[in-house]
Amino acid sequence: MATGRTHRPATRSRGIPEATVARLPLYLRALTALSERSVPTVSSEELAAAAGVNSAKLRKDFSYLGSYGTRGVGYDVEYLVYQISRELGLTQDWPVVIVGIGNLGAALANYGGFASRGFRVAALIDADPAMAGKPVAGIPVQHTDELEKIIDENGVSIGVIATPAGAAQQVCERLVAAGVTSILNFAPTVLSVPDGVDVRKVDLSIELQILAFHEQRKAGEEAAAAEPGAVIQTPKESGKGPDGDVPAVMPA
Amino acid sequence: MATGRTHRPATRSRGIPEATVARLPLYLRALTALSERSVPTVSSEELAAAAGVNSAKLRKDFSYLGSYGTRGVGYDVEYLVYQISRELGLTQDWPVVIVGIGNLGAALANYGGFASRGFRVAALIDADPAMAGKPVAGIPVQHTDELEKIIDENGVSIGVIATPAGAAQQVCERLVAAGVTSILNFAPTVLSVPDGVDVRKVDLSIELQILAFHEQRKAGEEAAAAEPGAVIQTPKESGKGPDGDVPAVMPA
DNA sequence: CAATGTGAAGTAATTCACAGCG
DNA sequence: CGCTGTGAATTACTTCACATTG
Repeated sequence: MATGRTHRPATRSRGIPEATVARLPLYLRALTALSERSVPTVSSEELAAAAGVNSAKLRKDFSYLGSYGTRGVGYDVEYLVYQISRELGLTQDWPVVIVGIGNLGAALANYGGFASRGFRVAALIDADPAMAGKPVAGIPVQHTDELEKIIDENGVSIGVIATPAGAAQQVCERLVAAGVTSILNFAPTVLSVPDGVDVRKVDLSIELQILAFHEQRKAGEEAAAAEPGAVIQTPKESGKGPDGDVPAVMPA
Repeated sequence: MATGRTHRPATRSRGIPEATVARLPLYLRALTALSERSVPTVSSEELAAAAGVNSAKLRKDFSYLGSYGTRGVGYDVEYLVYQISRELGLTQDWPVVIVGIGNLGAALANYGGFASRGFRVAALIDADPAMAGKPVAGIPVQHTDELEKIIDENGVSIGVIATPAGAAQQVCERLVAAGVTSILNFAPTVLSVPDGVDVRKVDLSIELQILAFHEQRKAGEEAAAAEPGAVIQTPKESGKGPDGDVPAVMPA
């Protein structure tokens, strides 16, 4: 684990808050839609509504990028699209590799949103020799043996891991050793990476669990509201899980 | 949009911070792994490392759930698994429906992590009549016409939207009208829902854009470090995007 | 005068650091 | 004596509210 400094070591740089960075793609998407409808300008109010945030937050976010609006008028759509794209580094194209071409990997390969915004699938990689050569989304799958060569020859710095959990850390290490410095991880594992490598994770199961938490709470509140002091009844379809495990352990 | 109060209306309830809730599934996963290896207890330090957070944060998180540890010893793995599962509402099973059985929907249907933790795929729904009856992951796809009936009969309160962006809002409205109160949205759109309905979104393209931002920054820093005052060179594979669009617009 | 841009105020999340307990 | 549990300090993020400006 080394001595601290796991995150952004306050690198002087024009520090745009992480929360703001995470919203820029949202604004960009809304702006792109407006642009396609040839809308020339938007107010912070309108754009915020389209992006699903409130307008003060949006204006504050934009203030970190610079003063790109016009008081009394709003923002020029095209201009803002360009500025945000540039800020996000989307004016260049980023070759990415997808490792693990199972159901999910194939879905990702076929996902249109990839190409549309500055990303290009440079290669599909899978450990199964039987997959090698088979085209997925028009791209022939290559064997894991080629991983380092592919990364190097294509100058890939972003990798997507869609392998089973058990293979993820190893794949991650090979990607990093080969020069990848940003990883999008779909495998349900915590990846450990050296400093300087960014990892973002997408985990279906975690999202569902978070929803379940809120769902349960809603059910509890309902019950509580209906009959104060009532036992909390599990919502709809109550039946317990398959392995009806009970605490059993109870520390002194 | 109504008048304010869009989020958690401070419902008295033992308020667990949202950030903590989002980490509970992570702890649970790490604990489950320990449990499978028959590890009886863990310290906050060890568990935190396994979950990829720091130990102070973990202890603070657990403190919202109660005092489940033993000073000088650590946490009882089994007991903690149970407590977190209960807190997340995973001791019951949640029937979910997946709407939109394209590449992604099929990948989700096949995803094992579903069943393992309290979720059960109650139905797969698609608008394409040609899909109807075809089994995906062993479950026959049903037509959208059946949506309301399926939700109702199975007591579904969680829906997963994996349709194209254009269909998402409409599907969402039907789900909500039929009684769904939690939605996991994979379509790249902002869904608008009435109060009391939770939406979480997963957007591949947004994650990649966030990575691109950091990636670009790294490249800039490298260049700056190497030669102070140098023009920032785009990293590897510089070539501009296909449509070499330039600002063009520049507000007075 | 409408709508941006932003200090200041408010709220949430993280981290520190150590008292207290087993 | 080691490790939890937690107040206090810190840092990050959001929201308010309004002076400023095209």
